[in-house]
Amino acid sequence: MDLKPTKPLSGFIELLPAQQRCFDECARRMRGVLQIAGFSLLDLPAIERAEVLSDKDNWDEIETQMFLFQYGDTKMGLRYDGTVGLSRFVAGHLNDLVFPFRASQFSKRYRGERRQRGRYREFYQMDMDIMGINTLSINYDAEIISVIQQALNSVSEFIGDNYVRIGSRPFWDALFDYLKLDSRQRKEVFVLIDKRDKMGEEEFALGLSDTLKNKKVENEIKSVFISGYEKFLNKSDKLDAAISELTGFMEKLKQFGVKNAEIDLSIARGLAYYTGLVFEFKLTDHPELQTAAGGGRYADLVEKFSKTKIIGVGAAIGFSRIFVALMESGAIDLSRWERPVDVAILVMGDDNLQYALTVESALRAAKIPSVAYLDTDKKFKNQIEYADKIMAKYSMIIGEDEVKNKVVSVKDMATGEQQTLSVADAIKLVTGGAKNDN
RNA sequence: GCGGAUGUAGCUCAGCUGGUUAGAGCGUCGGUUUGUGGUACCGAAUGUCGCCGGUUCGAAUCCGGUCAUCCGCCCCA
Repeated sequence: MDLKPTKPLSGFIELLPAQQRCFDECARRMRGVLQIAGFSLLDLPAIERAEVLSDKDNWDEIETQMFLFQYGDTKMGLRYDGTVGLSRFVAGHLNDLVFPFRASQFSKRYRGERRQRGRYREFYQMDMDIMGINTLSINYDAEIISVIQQALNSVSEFIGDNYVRIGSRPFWDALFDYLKLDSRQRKEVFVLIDKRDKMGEEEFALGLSDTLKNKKVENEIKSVFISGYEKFLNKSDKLDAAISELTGFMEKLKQFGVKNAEIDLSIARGLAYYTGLVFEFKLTDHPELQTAAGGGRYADLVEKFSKTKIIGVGAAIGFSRIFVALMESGAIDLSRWERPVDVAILVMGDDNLQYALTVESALRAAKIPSVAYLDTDKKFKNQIEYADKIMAKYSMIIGEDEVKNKVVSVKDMATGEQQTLSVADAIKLVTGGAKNDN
């Protein structure tokens, strides 16, 4: 009989136990940051109606980007980000929620795209969004950035330091107005700006001239990246407004305690739904990784679900992406996550099982991760080998003598020292040892 | 969808220009006297050499196709 494959599908992530423990610890810390900051942690459906996920009605086209399927007459798909589902949720629960509404999701996302380095078809992202009705102060944009930085900092021992760069959609809109670009040109130029990092100066210039065919306009756009935004002051009211919003925002970020922030107008965030300021986080120690987190303000996303004007600012941390990349490169030290339990209980024969289980219960009641080796008929050698392999700090040996005297033989697996103790003293030894270890 | 590379034991791979029972290391399991591991030694199991076809007396090895994987592009939160 042919055996079935053991490898997961391409683009799907499987973590080994130690990796998973480390991942879970990171997730716990980041969720903790969000919860303390007053964000409701939501767990929305992974499957949405196709019409919720996409406005495009060209099934073939969107199928290459999403996992789609049909059940009866209902076309549906797996969520590829968290914000679309959240918009639907908020629009559907306007009466139940308090605004500004603060929500966070740490959940799996799905993309149908082809495998590529650092791209997965199933991955975790942590989203955080703040949504307001009719208005939403730009203070919230600053807060979102601050909270992301806190979340990233909470796992800095694994991912290192971070910095953030701020871009502005309104700046480009105003500049395009000023330069009198038509809508096709705006779109194409914007794509070029977004890809500028990847393509390099020459190709960027070429692309601009292809689209614009106007040296003067091309040079104006290029000059943004050379001499910055200042030269566009006093050119139009819209430009002035966009620039002062941006510079004012940098002051706000300081008030919110954000570190390592700077303006970078090449931050465009693709053609996504953003309408205001946008931002991207990168990891200082890992420049090879692409964006660690990104987001911005969106004004129109909820429009398709509700006539109530809802404005949001949100961001996502692509945590699977950075975690897996850092793990594979060896940047994350997993050695301290290899140990599933602190204590292995070795049981010399089924006759001693009852007592062994009471010891196990006592350990667990004392919050000491512990596990009994239940193949009680296995030789001692096999049992202690198991204790060694799971890297238990201590083995507690339970045989006839221990049962008779109501004690346990505790072996320190690192030093090999062994002593006979009451269960209470054994627990004291283990908990004391744990303190020294960390 | 396009281009490049790769597909041999659970894993990482070696098998040169085709030659007869397909290898190593790691891992797994067992053993080196039956309550003491991490080292050492001995031993065992596991492969239709991705799949299909062709060339040949003979193919893991050459050729074609196909599938899969990886890298890049396209696309893109």
